[in-house]
Amino acid sequence: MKTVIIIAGPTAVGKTAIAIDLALYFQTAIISADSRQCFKELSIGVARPSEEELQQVPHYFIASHSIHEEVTAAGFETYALQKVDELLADHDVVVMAGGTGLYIKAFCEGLDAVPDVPADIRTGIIQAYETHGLQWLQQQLQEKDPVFYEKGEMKNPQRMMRALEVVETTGQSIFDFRKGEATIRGFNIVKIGLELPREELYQRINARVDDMMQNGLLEEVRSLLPYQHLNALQTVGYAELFDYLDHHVTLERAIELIKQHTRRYAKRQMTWFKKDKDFHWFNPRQFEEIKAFATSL
RNA sequence: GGUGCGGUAGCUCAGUCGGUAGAGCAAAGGACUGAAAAUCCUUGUGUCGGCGGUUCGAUCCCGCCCCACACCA
Repeated sequence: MKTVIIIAGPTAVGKTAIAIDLALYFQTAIISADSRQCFKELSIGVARPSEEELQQVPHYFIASHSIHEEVTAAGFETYALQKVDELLADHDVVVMAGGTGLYIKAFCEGLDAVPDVPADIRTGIIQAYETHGLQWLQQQLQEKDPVFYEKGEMKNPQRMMRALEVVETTGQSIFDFRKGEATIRGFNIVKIGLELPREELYQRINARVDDMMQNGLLEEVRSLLPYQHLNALQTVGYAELFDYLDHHVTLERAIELIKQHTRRYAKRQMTWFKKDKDFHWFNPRQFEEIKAFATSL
């Protein structure tokens, strides 16, 4: 049976190298599952694989979109399923690699279908929230979506705005759309997690941030300054340097913050992936073991 | 060598008129269905420098020692 091998794990753990080795071994392609590397405008700060790496194996969802497009988990699901379909037509195995847990989940299990929300409803809600604050969202939801008001995260503006836009367009609570059951895919999915001791991972993160600065991250960020409000640029490594360029913090402090925020991001990724009991965990140095494991399936 | 000031959480420090201690930051744990590198929730981790003394009881008072800083020689 056809198989998709997923390589996941925290940032800087070494997913890229393992995914390429595995793809070369199986003579196949890689679909990235990374919500930031898909943007062609972002390179250094998101640790996009190098040109040499990209030439070794065909990659998809890397530098494939623009920061001016709307990229979402649902969009990724559609994109990745279609690519996997194409690739599995003449390969037995496809490798998926990335650190965006929600995207991987959307790919493996599917998202429940919710009608599209008209753009003006969305922007209206965002604007109202920006002027009236969290209280306004709480009041709106209490009035329009009592289910969410009871069960939802009532201090989380992003979730609340999503809930509100859904009731406003459909008249139904976002919870009404939750089926709570995973879609069965027509292929096998094997989940491989990469992990390193916390201390070692943090050292790698710190060192990688220094490397990014050496490689010109500041110039990359400076060129994106006009677009700093875009969702795609609410990203570790960019947001902190925008703050520096806007004279809110010193460069030294900004770099410190990038390291800290990357460490926290890695921790959140570990929390997400560890919860998924389907993962088989390896140290990224154990390539032979990983290969043997992947072959045995 | 002398004098002064200090040594409390990973860091910066507060505090206990003697009843084994708490803030900020760092950190840790968790949640997650169209912004997810986003967003949100929870949590104080400690031989209070060491050894003695006084005391029912010392992180706090006393003595000695060690360490750091400042000044004087």
